[in-house]
Amino acid sequence: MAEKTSVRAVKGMNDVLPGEIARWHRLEALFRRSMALTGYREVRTPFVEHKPLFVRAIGEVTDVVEKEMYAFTRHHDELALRPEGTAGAVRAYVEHKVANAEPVSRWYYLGPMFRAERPQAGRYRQFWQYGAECFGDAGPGSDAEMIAELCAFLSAAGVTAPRVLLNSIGGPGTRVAYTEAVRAYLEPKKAQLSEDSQKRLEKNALRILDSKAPEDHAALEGAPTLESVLDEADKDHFKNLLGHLDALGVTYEVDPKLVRGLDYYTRTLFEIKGAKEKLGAGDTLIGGGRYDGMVEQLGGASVPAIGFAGGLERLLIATDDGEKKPVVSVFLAPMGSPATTYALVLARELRAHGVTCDVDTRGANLKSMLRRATSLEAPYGILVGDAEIAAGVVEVKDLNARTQEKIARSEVVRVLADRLAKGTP
RNA sequence: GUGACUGUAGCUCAGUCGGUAGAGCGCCGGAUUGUGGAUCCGGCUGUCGCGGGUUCAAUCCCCGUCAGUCACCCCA
Repeated sequence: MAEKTSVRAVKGMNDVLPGEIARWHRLEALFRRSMALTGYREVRTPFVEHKPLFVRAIGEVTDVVEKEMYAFTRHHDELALRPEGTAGAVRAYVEHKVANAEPVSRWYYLGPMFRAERPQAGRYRQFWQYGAECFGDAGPGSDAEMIAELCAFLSAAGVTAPRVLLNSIGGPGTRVAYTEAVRAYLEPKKAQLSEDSQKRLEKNALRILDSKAPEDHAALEGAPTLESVLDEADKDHFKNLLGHLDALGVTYEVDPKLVRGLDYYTRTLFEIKGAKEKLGAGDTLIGGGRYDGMVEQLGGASVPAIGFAGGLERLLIATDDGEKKPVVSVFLAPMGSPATTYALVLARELRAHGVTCDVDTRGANLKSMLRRATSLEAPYGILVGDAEIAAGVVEVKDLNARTQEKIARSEVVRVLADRLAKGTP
């Protein structure tokens, strides 16, 4: 039993086998393409950071740092596996004094994050996030652009009917003031609240707003609205954002109760949701928002920023399979040992010309070699035996058309490279 | 972290009101000494998740444990 468990993957951390990797590659390529189109460049930061970085950036009383972090001590360093990407990106931005080198920085990232939660559909302990940060632009235009491009990306990926939810929670001062206002309003009604919300009242009263419990909804009737505490500049920012989105043709829903769980957000806050039928409770595809105070808080200059992050596994659930791609273009089936040597040499030449190929070196019979060629969906097969070697030719089989022709060994590399370049199959 | 459900072949699942298991798909071989996906024929694979208890006997009943799934919490 002990031996059995030791060769198991860690709970909530999954293998991606070669059979499913094509779907990942497809989405990753689409994401990189979308980022490149918008002038974003990739940044890679470590998977491990000093734990206090996350505590400071994400917030001491958030669930993510309180109970979901993989934290450990190595010698005298308090370290943690990154639970999200923004903290590390901001740290790198500050550490390398990037603000001094350029006014605006557009960074994206793609990689695994770690959160010790109970696994569920679309929620894992190691999961992949794609995300981006735009530093140095306080204008609502950058908010709108980010949201619009995300919608285009999701649509290219094949997500059906994503919903964009939007809200503004004002500047850092506003957030604190509003949290206090909500707390003060609900304090006398504490007994009516759900058990969870009674705890939230002390810890983070703002979170009661997006509670799912019906009794909380009732208690919130008549609560102070966010709008009542936003200052003119905040309102202006939000109004302009909506205007830009309208012009861009993005449909959205303003949701005054959208708050989100990370403490660092200011002003714009958004979420993009996918189909509940597929994703279940984890239907949030992308979450993001502005965090104008964070760069300064982590020791940098006062630089505004906005970012987002999405879960790749959730996107995989929300999208259908792309087309199946052949594993290789050419499958070489040699009959006999001299033919295997011959095929290995030929394959090397083909690869040198950029042709992907697989040589079946098992010494199996032709029938089973061709079966493999079929399962790899190779468009071409090359059959070689003693007779072909003696004749200086090779049998080239079009595996889709089921036709076959003899081609001179001296010609075959050029012929196949040409045919494949034309994209025939 | 809380609660519910599930755990039988590589995959999807059936089954035994307790007497150690089976179907489809897949895989392998043959029909076709060197020609694939269709068809036909044949074949292989299981510590019935793991540990313990009850019993003459447990895959089936009971307890525990691990894993998975779903919901909550929270979030991507």
